[in-house]
Amino acid sequence: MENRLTEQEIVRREKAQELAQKGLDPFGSRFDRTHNTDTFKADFSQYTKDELHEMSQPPLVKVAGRIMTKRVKGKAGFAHIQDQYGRIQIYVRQDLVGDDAYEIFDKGDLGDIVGVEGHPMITNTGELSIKVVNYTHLVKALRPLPDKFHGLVDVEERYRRRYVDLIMNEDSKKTLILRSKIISSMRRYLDNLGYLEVETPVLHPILGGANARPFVTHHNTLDMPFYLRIAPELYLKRLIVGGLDCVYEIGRLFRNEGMDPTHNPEFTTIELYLAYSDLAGMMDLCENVIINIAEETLGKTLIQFGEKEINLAKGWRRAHMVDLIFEETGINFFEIHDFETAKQLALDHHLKVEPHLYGFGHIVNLFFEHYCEEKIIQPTFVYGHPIEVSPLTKKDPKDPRFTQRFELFIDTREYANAYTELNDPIDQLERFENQLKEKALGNDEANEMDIDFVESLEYGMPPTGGIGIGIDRLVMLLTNSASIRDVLLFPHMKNRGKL
RNA sequence: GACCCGCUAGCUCAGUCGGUAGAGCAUUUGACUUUUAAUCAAAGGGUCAGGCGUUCAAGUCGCCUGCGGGUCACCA
Repeated sequence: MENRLTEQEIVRREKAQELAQKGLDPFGSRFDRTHNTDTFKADFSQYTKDELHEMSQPPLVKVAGRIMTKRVKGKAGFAHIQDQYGRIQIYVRQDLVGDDAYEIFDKGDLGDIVGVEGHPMITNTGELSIKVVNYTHLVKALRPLPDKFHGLVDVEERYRRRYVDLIMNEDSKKTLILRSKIISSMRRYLDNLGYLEVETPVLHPILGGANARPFVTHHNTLDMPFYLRIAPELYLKRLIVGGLDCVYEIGRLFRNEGMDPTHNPEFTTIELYLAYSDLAGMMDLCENVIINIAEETLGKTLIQFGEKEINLAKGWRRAHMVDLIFEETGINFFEIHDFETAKQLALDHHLKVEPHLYGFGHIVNLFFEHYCEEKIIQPTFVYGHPIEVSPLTKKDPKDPRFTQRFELFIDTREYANAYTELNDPIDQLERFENQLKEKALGNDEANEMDIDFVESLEYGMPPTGGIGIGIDRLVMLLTNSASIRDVLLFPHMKNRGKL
């Protein structure tokens, strides 16, 4: 049933039994610390070696952590113990801790968790350390840690055993802690502006709010199928109808689609709605919130991302999709008004026109995706999406072929998607009907009809601006991570075959 | 889904032209009371991802399978 134990695992199990025979719990209990490695350094790094040495009543501290290095030299030894904040060196002398405790230290393994009580000191080589007077074994590690110098390198192992990755690799820990700080910074910023954080259902009876293939599940008592949500949009807008004028939700979305360095089947977004605002309001908000996060968590807005330098400083470019296409191809879609002409242009440019691309706007979108996306490096709000690809967006009153929508692009990738929300229930009903038409033509990602949502709009939804921001990608950008898996604590992996 | 790359000791990696499987860290034993990738001496540890084939002989060559990484396609 179990894999055969390695020599090292057998030795460690034996050591655990030896501890038990001495009356010590190999997997011990509570240890009340006075300091962590960070507060210890903060409290004592101001002193010199001599000042610490000559204190008549030196402070007594208690710190706990995992043994990461160990250098025993006969009747004394050094080790580094590690907690969430870092490492601290401990100095253990037989004459200070006693023979029994010293033997336990001597037989301790890398990976074991210990608690120490002692005095701050500085070694001859100048390292702030703890001179231990009480040494407490807390937890035996039955498996050895990876190479103390190289850490855990194997990418697959780092994702599958994230706990080992977190123990061994400072960079992974930093990235994942920064993720937490980014999200709390975003939340704090919006809360200070008076936004209300809400939670809407993850189980959706109707597919809507985005175009994506869903996960399908089933509820036993109700005996009905549910989708895991692909977007919270339609629920949040019902809240706007209900009079909650500024709301946001940070949460997980699920899309049953391909996986690659920027796509995970479950991912985190924020969606936000502000009554009486519009597209321009969302641009300002988006720019401000991201800049604020960068300043709060990184202390700068000029950041390195892979080979490129990204400037997040205020004043992001705002460009109409049609203008960007003109820049790249010389084609002015403002002057083209019929589908056949547009389609012919696409065919002339060797673009593949799928059967469900039946409208002028589909062709515009096709040109943008093919010619423009990959050219955008610095933060750019691309606005004016065609109506055909924006089923929930208000039309541009000046040119109803386009909508009041923008996407934020940075380094060729989409980071945010925002609308002046469609609040005309009659128009919304037509859009849903068009989506049904697409579904019939083979687009299995088209929205389903949500009559209750249409009815909610019939009660009147204020003019509203809404935005969604992909948080995983934002974290990737701010942590200079190449893969979404580096910013997820536990990325999904295929089950391993039998070992 | 297609193509490319990877998988050798607990970890990090070598392994030549196909000819008895190697190192460092870790482990065990011994020495060592300010070391820090501690040092020194000795020892143990392997289903070379799994399978099939070619061959006198396969970690090495070929094919299949699994898992991972990357690129492309699909997909917002």
